[in-house]
Amino acid sequence: MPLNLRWQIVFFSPYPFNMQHHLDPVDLEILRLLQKDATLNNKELAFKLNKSIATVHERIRRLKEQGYIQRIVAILDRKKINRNLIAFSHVFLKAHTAETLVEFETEVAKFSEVMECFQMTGAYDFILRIATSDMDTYHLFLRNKLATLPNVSTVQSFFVLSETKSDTAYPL
Amino acid sequence: MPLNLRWQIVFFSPYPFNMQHHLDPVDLEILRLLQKDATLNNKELAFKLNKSIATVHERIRRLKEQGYIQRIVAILDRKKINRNLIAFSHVFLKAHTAETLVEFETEVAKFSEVMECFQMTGAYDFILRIATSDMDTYHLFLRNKLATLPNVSTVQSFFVLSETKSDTAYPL
DNA sequence: CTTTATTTCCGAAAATTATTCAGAAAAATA
DNA sequence: TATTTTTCTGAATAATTTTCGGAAATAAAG
Repeated sequence: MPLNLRWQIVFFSPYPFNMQHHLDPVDLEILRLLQKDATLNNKELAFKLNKSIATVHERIRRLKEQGYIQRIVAILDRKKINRNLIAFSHVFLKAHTAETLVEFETEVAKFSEVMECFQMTGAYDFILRIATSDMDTYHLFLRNKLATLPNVSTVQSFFVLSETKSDTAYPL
Repeated sequence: MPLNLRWQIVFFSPYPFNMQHHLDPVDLEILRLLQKDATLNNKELAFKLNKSIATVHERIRRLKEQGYIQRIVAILDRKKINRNLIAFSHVFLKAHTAETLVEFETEVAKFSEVMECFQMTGAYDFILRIATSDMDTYHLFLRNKLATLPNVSTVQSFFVLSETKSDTAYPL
């Protein structure tokens, strides 16, 4: 039986698979500015950067394409939409098999009260950031949702008294 | 001595001082969508909402003016900008006078590694979310910055192994 | 060091979108 | 029902985004 030889179209990237693209000072300044205020338009950015509008446009396109900018979002005032209570919930599981962990992560992510979920090193397994309207609502969430998940052993709840600093922008 | 009677221009707001403005289903849907993707333009929103472009425009203007939308920002991929390590640091203070608390809050907010700082109920005084490139950098931050603040008694550090859910959008 | 190729940058045209506005429709109030 | 107030709309205008050909700058090759 003969070897089945044929042509094949193959894409050779000029870059290593996980290459970090190089960010020059212009890119960094764009990221800095857009992290603070993404309503700045190309004209304003061009002025601040001493570049042309077309250049700014192309830079931003690339920063999005390459994944530096994940998304542009509106940040709401949580108190105006009735999320007055923020809790950090430390969760301890009964078991730590891969299966247990994945199941917990999958289920907890479905709860709308859960804004963030991190698996942690150290004293507890997961830390959750929970946003609810008030303590009663948190209580219901804890009893009827979080505590009912299989393999949840203990939950310790800590509540935010005041928000001193809250920043989505990384310094660059 | 006669009473000094004069006319005075006074603004009577038709609303109580801290009134929560009413959000109708259109407002809520706009907020829902913009929390996920603020690059949606008025035309696209108008189509999704079955409203005119001008209506959408006016709604968004009001939502910003009334403070529901605090700001529009770019969310970056932290790993691409070399923030591979996220730590939650529980901080215990030696004293709890108003002065001590304010001083800590003020100073800690100045550190670029500190993304968030919350004063908490319960077992510890503050929880910080720290973003650094790696463990060495965190270590330096802890030794040279956080631990040197006056009145810091103890810091317990917990590190993120994996980020299961991370959402800036509140369900509405 | 010069030539050639590659990348980045720019201005101007074209396409698209934001903003304004006067009046229509709808809703609330009297 | 009449009147006022609010919301909504389409169309005009202003502003912005996007595209594109070629210039400038940079890197690579001869």
